[in-house]
Amino acid sequence: MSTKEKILDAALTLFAENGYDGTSVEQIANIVGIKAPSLYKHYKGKEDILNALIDSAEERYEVMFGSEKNIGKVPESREEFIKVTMERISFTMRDPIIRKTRMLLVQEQFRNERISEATTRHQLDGIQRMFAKIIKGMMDEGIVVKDDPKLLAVELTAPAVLQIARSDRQPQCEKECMEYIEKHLRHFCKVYMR
Amino acid sequence: MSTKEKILDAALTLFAENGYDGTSVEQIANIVGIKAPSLYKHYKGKEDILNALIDSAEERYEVMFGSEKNIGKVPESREEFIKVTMERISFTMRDPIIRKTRMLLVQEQFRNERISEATTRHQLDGIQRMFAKIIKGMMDEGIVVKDDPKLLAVELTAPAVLQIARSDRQPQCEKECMEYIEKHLRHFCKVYMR
DNA sequence: TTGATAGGCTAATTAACATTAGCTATAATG
DNA sequence: CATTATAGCTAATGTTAATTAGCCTATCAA
Repeated sequence: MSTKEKILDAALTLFAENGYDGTSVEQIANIVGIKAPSLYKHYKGKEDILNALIDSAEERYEVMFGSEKNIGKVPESREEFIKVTMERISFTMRDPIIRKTRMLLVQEQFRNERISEATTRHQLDGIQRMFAKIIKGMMDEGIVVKDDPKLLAVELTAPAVLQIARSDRQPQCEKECMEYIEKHLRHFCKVYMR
Repeated sequence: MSTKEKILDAALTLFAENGYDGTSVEQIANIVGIKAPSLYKHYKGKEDILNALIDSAEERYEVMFGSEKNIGKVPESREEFIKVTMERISFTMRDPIIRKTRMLLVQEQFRNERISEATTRHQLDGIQRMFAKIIKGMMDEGIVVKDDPKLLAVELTAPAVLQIARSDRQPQCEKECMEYIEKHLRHFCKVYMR
């Protein structure tokens, strides 16, 4: 990993944990193993690091939600749907980079318009667009009742998003959150799947 | 309004807008119309102001969700339920103090355990407990299908909570968010109400 | 070989910020 | 009326943070 990448990595961790204003350039440099002024050989300043982090979050978002590839094959049964969805959610919840990015966005969402919009994209639009496609696929297969796929995607994802946010701030409740999500998911299946 | 209250008021506004670390004691004092050092006649320090704000948020929470009074009478029809629920949500979304408190909590949720817990209470538990009671009431009246009221409360509130969060960070989308919530609410009624 | 570039360092600069010390006037209290 | 508490002020202090200047060395291309 290049120094430039190491800086981003360290900054993401610290910003997620202590917020942008709660993190000093020196702390970032410490983790990287250089002195603070050396950091300016790689980035113009602290704000520049934040921008680069948002850039990379946006790129990752594009890779995750931009293409059709990441949907995988349409689940054929209730149990399969529950299984793959729980895996997807569990991954999103636990993957360190995704988790830290979420924590960064949620804390800095009021800092500027770019971050506001990115937060909405990550927290609402992306997930919903993705699940709308999966649900649409299952509708076409006749295993989900006919309805607006986007609307059902919201019904499906909103409770999960809130529980993920909860487990970000209270990691000791992670298990409880997952159980909660599964309960909700089973309810969703009962209501909307044949 | 006493100076002590004015300080809390100003601090809430600034913390909501710029975060705790993004706000200086001097800025707070400026709004109040005193000099920064005078502020220490009322609070021991900046952190003390934050704690007082959380105290008052918790008190308000207790008043809103602690008693049975605020549920009002059980709605008797779909349209009435939609109307009173939209009013409730619209109020929660627009009331300046509630809105700023939400913004404060969401930004500072990782600062300490107390704020983490308060955030979960405000964003999840309180709203859900309240709506669980309303839904339970409507179940007893036979206008909502028999099911776990707490679970239905989540299905009902989660999408609304996310849209409210969105309108906090993108106030220009407020109208869109409200329309979205109403759409969801009508869907909810279609699925769960006779 | 030379010379430039990249990437590290130390030292210095500048600004902001939280907080304390100590003074003063007004208002409340005995 | 005397005094004591309240709540404001200015000035000062100590700390921390971001950033800049300028130096040094290793690498690599001409």
